[in-house]
Amino acid sequence: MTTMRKVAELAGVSIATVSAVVNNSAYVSDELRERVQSAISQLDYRPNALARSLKNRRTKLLGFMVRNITNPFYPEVVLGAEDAARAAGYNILVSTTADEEDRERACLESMLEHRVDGMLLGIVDEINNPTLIKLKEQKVPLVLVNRWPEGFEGNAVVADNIEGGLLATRHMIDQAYKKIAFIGAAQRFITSRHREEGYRRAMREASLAVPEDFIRYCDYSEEHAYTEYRKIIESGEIPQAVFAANDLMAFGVIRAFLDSGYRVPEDVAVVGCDDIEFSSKFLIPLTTVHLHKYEMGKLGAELLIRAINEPDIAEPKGEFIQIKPYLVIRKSCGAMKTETHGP
Amino acid sequence: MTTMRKVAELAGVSIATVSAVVNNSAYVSDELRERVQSAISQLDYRPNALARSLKNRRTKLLGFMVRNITNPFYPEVVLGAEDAARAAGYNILVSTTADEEDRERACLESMLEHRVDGMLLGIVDEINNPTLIKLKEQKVPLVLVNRWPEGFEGNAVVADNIEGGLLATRHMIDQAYKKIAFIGAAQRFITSRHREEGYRRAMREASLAVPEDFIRYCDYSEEHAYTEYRKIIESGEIPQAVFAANDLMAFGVIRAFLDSGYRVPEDVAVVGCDDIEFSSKFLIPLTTVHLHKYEMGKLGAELLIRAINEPDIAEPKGEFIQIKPYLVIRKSCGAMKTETHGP
DNA sequence: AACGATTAGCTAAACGTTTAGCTGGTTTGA
DNA sequence: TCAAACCAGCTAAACGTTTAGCTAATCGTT
Repeated sequence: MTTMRKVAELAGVSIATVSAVVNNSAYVSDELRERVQSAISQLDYRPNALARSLKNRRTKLLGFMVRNITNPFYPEVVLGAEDAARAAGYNILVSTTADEEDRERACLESMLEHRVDGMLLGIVDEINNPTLIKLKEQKVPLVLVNRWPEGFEGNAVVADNIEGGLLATRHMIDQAYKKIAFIGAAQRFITSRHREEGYRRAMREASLAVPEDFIRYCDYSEEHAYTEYRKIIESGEIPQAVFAANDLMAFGVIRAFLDSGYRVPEDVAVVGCDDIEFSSKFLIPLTTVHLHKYEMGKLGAELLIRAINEPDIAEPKGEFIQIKPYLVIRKSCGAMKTETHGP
Repeated sequence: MTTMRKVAELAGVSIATVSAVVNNSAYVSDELRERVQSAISQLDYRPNALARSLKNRRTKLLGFMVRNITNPFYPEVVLGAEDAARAAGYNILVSTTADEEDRERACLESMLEHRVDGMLLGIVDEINNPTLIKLKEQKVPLVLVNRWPEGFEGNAVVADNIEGGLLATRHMIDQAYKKIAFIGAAQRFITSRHREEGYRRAMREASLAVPEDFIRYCDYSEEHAYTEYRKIIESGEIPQAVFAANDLMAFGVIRAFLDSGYRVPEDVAVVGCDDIEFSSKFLIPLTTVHLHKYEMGKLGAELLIRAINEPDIAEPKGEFIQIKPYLVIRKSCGAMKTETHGP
């Protein structure tokens, strides 16, 4: 492996000069610069990030912890973060915590050992999450992405889920549906809670009663939503429309209705939330709320990098960026307009 | 930030002893060990991986380059790789190359600068791929995953795609379909070429003519397959069954037929390949070939770690692991049996 | 009693960078 | 004309580990 020392020898200069050329950080005459540069390419020299970081105390490494990379929501967020990171010369260490505390702790430890410059967290629902606490006490710059604990003070980039619930529900109300159901995830997920809140607000606005029997909670998954709706359908009465807290659940709801002989959207309308890539290709293209996943990752990484480079005095409260969603009207809700793009 | 030095001071020992305790690498009396350990936890000491790696010349970092993390195929592979890596104390640096040469080179450079111990490559189709060449000349251990150039000699973990094509096509033939079409991706993808080869073999075995007009190629995407099949349908004649080289294409083909008023599988059967998670939840659950994506990532990382730790003399040709797929019979091909699991 | 083996711990030299601080030389401006 | 300012380059000390090599004590064996 070639080192600066060898480059310096070949070019007949000191290693300080090589360093200056590599980082073009100081005055170097054109002649020496050229000699160094040619030595570098002759030897195929590549600076050793370890040595550099050891001295520098910055690694140009960002950590990103997500619950489950297999959920189609996250790859797009990760992609956005990676793009922003790469543009600023950072790399991303991705970890999947699978919702297991041991694994979460192990991931965190190994990220800290690798001395990441900052962390992107897509896994925090509670203010006393151990990872969050540890990172704060270690003073590692961090940004929460997508999820955050109510009342959190610090950097975060999230979607305006209340607005999402409002948009989806108002759209259903506009189609003259009255008995509108909601199916969400466990209460600990702020995303689901807020979508429900948006739904309830829209119902109130329109002076419609919330049919509490049709408010259900289960996993953020297709299977569980399917099972839940098979139960509802078997019990005899069905709603006119359903707002599902994410697209996967919406798919499950639709499959349940279809399997029971109902038509979507003719017999019952369904609206999702997330706008994962597949939603437009579903056999009944899904009307849903677009959440700017890629942008969430991108802005998250950008904010993190800003936080890293900031003299940490300013902005102790952090920045809270909330991205407005927009509604994508497709087929599953019965309004046959073409797709809208906004905002 | 606490260092070994501070731990050593607090415990009243030399830093060599602290190092010995941390790595439990040498004789340390129980008494000192305990004193050191308590100092470590008192100070919340965490070894600095940079310094360690600088000395050690191993970073416990693996690089993984994929074309596009947004394609539902890859997250599962990455997850498998991450699980195996974590089990061996490694971390993974993920890069998305988006099929752009500049980006691929930039990703490679930054991985090399970070001195990854080895590389997982999901992006190599040609023997003279620049990334592949560079890694070989730098003697970085590497494993190709999923894709590989014909005639490649080195480590690889891939699916047996010929077998996949055989399984899918034989199943269609078993359902008494005769006019069976194939839609694949660009010829440069070995995965698609081999699936086609399996298809052709199965047709020959059954003495069926390959309807060359119905052999089509387009992107590995839903949209392109949809467009291609809309054209076919408009031209008047349709096949009895279609084997699509991946699940996304299969979805596109199905959507094209449905949009044109045909029923699947009643009027035309469709079989995919990959078995991405969504295939079982598609409204017409997809009959497809299961490719063991998670295992590919897992075995890939395990093989890579073995290669890293091996005294590099042995096994110069590398190891070529080919995973046998199995068929998952769902609904889109008209055979209504329950799912089979194998092998 | 003398010997090697074994155990326990320490010192100090790397690993490959960055960077503060130094030495001369060359411009500039008053 | 001379000091200040600037420029170009070098030396050497970190950064936080690992580890070879040393000392010294203890323990069996002969």
